[in-house]
Amino acid sequence: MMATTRQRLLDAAERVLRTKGLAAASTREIAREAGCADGTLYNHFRDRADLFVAIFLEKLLPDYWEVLSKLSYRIGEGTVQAHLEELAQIALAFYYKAAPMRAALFAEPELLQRYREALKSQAQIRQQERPAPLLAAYLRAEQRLGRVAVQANPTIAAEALFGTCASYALRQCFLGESPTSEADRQFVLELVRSLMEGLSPREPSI
Amino acid sequence: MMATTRQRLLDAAERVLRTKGLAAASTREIAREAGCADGTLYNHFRDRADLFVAIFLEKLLPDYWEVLSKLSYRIGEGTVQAHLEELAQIALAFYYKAAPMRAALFAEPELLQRYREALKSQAQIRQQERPAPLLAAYLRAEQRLGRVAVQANPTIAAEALFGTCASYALRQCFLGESPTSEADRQFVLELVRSLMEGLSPREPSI
Amino acid sequence: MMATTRQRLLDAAERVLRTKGLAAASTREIAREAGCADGTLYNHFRDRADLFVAIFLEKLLPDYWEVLSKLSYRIGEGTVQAHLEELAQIALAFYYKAAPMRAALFAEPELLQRYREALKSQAQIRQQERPAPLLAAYLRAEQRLGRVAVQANPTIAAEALFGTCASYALRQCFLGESPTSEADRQFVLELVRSLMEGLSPREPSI
Amino acid sequence: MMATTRQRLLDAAERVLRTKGLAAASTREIAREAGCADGTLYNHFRDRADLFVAIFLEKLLPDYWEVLSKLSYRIGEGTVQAHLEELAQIALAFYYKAAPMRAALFAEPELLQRYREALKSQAQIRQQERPAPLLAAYLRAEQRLGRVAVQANPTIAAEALFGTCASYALRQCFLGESPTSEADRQFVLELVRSLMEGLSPREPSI
DNA sequence: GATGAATGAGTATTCATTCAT
DNA sequence: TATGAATGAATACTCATTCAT
Repeated sequence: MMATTRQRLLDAAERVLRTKGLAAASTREIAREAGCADGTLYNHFRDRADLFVAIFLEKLLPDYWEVLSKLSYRIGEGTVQAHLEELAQIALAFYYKAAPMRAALFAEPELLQRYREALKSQAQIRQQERPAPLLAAYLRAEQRLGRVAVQANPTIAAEALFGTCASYALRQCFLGESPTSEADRQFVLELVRSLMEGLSPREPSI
Repeated sequence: MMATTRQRLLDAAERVLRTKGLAAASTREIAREAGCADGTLYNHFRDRADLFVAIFLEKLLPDYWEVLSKLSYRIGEGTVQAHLEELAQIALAFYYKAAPMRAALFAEPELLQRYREALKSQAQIRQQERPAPLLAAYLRAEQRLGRVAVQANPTIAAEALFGTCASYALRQCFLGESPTSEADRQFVLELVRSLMEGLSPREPSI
Repeated sequence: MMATTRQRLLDAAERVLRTKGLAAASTREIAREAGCADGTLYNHFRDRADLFVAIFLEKLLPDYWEVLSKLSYRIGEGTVQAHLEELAQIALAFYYKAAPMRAALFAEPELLQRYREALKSQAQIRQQERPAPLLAAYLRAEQRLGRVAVQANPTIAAEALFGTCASYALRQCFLGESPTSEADRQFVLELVRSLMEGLSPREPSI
Repeated sequence: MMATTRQRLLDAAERVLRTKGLAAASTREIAREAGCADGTLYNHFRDRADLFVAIFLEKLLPDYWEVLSKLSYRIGEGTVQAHLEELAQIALAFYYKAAPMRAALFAEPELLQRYREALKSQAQIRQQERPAPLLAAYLRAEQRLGRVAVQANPTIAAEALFGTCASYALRQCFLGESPTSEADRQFVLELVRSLMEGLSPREPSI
């Protein structure tokens, strides 16, 4: 079952990107990793930037998007906390993979711009929402059902959930730590619990 | 008042890094921006990586560190919420400046490694703590004073505060948005409020 | 009849090497001399060292090796002296061309190492012998036929023949003298005669 | 007993030259090895070439010259063979040290030229003879005393003695072999014996 | 579609040398 | 004398991309 050349290039590029970094992910290096000639890349992608954008749009994001889009089916079911835990778990795994690569894009503003534009047009085509707004919408729905505190700010809560996971994953990558399922799982559980609970001391209820 | 050549190089490098990105921050470009010859850079820095590490260690982090280190003097004073708001404000401003540059380091693993090592040795020399542990320590102290809920998790709360700010700033930069004091200020206030409050609905206290 | 790019590079490199010296034989200079772009060199050679090694292995040594390898066919034919004269002549011509280039390699130990290794692997592949051992083997064969004195040391004689020619050529190059066929021819004849005769005074045979 | 700065530079330069090669013997590297500032070199030598020429003229050659100049005192004393053996021994030791450095000069024609000119003017100033002519003169004197065969060619014999030693030493250096006193001593003895004896079979003296 | 040679601008870094201190 | 910052040209090599096959 021979993979298509285009797919081999995408896979090779992601591998190089992950292991050697964006700066070392030259078209030649990628071609070598994919086992094809230098020029072949240009039969499948407009240029180097196009290839990297495709990695995100075709390899990294789809799975993540799919999970996120199912959130709306859960409204009113199970417990909010359980849903957040599951979601945070998935988000963390995604960020471990994707965050360092996305961060690297900041090294090449032109690439970043191309990625931004690609995301924007994808959003239009597939009516794709970014993760935080999707989660915020879910939380608002639960809020209407009385399963989330009325004084809570769903937008910020969603931002905090994803933001904390993303930063945590990026820092772990920076420190060279690989994901350790147990510690990471604990982190996620504690994070969700904290978001549910808050810091303010409760007045004793009589 | 002529700045020292070394300082001119540091300033120029930061400017190039911020405006054109790491990949375009070549030694030549930096030298040109600093108004000195190509080779001069190497009279003041061991190599390109050394220069970038110096930008973080000498230009970006010191101010931030100083603010953070003063946290311990605030224990028991004012309100916890007010301190968190002030801190988040400062952190956000810092991340707007520093996060895109730090993110870009992921494009060059060797550079990232050098930065990691430099941070580590600085930590030993100056007994520098990373931001989150510092904040967590403060929260634990307040917890002991009963000004933070006993069931709260200071470590996670600190992680969430900084993580959310960092991710928010990085996304704003990604979207090409420049810091808008009012919207950002609102974000920070809401974030702190959310962290204080939590999502769980409160039982009516009769 | 267009020469291949690789060959043009080899020729150009040898020309530059001979006329301007190893230190001035930069990749750029060679590319310019070959009439191709800077980068083209790297489509045909792994690096600069690889190119120089190729000059010796593909341009300079093969002809010389071929002559040397035919020595064994001469055993017992003609006179030993005539064979040595012919060989010394050829060796001298070779050294005029190759000795200054080989000497220059001592300026760059890494290059020297690469050349040494290349020679070694060639020796295995082509069962190539170095000149002196080849000549020594021939002399030993002639010795067995009684055409070389039994008390002679073929190894040393071979060493002396080539060594003297090599040193002579190198000194001539050092002095800026170009090969002058007549003087050099005389030198070779006298050298061979001397090696045949020896310095010790002969007892009068009566 | 502090060495003069000039001497420290000479020593450092020779060390660098021997261990890292001419190409790596930059003025900066030498200054670092000598433990002085970059610019100091230019207080003692006109330029880089001047320093290298001085190494030969002041450090390497004087001892060797002194030995050679004493040859004339030996005329008629001891045996010719013993004198040649001693001389070859000394020459070989000298070439082990000096030959790779001299060879390297061929990499930089300008340097070679400067060395050539320096040698020439030294020859005038100190009436210095090159080794081979000195030895040839000695041999001619012995020839007149009947201690060297009349049909011998002193010029060529001298050339062969030094040339063979020089080539042998250079090849050993090329192969990365360090001087092994015993093998080298054997080589020298055999070389002298061979030069005395010759290759031609002797007619049985009845 | 696939190839891989050719391009020439671009990279980080080193160089010998100067000169004000 | 000694210093070491400044110079700017030079170094080997890599780059994304093109295009004839």
